[in-house]
Amino acid sequence: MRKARNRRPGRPPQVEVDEPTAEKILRAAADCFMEEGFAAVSMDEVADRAGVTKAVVYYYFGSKTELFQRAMMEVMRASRERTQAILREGGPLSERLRKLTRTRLAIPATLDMNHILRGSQRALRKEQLEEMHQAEERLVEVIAQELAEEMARGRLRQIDAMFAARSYLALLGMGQAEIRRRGGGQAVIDEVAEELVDLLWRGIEPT
Amino acid sequence: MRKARNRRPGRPPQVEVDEPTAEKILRAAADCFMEEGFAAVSMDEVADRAGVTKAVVYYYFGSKTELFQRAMMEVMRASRERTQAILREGGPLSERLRKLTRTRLAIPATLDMNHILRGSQRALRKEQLEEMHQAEERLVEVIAQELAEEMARGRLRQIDAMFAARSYLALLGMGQAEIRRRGGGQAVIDEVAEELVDLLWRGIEPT
DNA sequence: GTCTATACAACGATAGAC
DNA sequence: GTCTATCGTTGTATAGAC
Repeated sequence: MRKARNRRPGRPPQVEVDEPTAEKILRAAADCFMEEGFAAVSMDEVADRAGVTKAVVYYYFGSKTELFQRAMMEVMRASRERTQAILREGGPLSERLRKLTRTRLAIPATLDMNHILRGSQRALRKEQLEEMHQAEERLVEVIAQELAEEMARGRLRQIDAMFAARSYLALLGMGQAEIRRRGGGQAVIDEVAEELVDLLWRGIEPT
Repeated sequence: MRKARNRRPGRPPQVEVDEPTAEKILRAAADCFMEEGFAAVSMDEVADRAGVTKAVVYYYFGSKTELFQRAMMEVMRASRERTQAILREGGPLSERLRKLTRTRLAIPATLDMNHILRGSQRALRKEQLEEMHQAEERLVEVIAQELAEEMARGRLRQIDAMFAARSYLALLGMGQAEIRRRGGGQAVIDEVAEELVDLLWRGIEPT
């Protein structure tokens, strides 16, 4: 252990060990909204989960819809970046897809905008809806682009890459429910990921 | 045209041209809940859509959760029966699946319980949740059984039939969103149905 | 920046007239 | 069976003290 006299003199810089309040609220909101959707979540619930009062939430985010949008946009951005990182690693696409699937299945977060936006359409301004749909589109494109490149190399059937990417995301959502059904755990995750990618890859037709 | 004297004497039996109130409410509720989920729908909205007042809705259904459960159970029952009817027609399974897909894609109704139950878990009693999950299970089994029979005949790969059935339903949900994205219409429905069944059948692997 | 207190609307549910 | 009217609660949002 280091002795005290080795410490730099003066007051140590503020290390910001606590997460900034706004970020704490954003994370709590994202968790709530992904679990229950927009309408079923109250601002009190988000505040409790973030460890602050409701007034603080309104201080940082002017309304429930704004909080919803900001939280979900952040989720989509982080998901897109992690997805891109995994898909850009080396090796055969089927392997990268399997890894991506295992990773995503281990997180309870849904990426399916049709799930997320359920029950929020009436409350959101159409400009907010538009922005969120575009965020989803960007995520789908990350996957579709990878598929399209493989198709160009003749390593995949020539089909609509965006359609295939959305199909993958739909299966991913199903997989999360399947894991909850089978009781969770890493073994179950690997098993479901394997079945899921296999189905996407080969379909149900006999070889 | 028949003459009046051929009519049976006396007052004609009440033909019930109007749908019974309870059924009208059930249909209105099912539409609302499938569009927006449990939490985002108010009893006033259901009442308006059914053309009655809120008090009437409470006369027939004691609470919002009861109305939700009854409406969704009815939807699942009807869907299961129509699905079974189509799958039991003759011809190759791929054709029957295509027809089923076109039929289901033409209806905006979601069959995905993970969509439907979103934001209702906290409000529903666990016995109600259980009942609805069982209703979904029965629908999945109808599809899985058909797949399992084909597998037994060697006309499909030997995979988990329930998993494959759920995958199909997940793709169906994706297809409905895809149709809205492409602007609807019968041509779009046929196109998406074709792509969807093709993907399920053959996967993305090159032939 | 964060708190307490509260205004105001919406919602689930009920009472009682007809 | 259906209505109007209303109760109690919850939820969004804001005001003002500290």
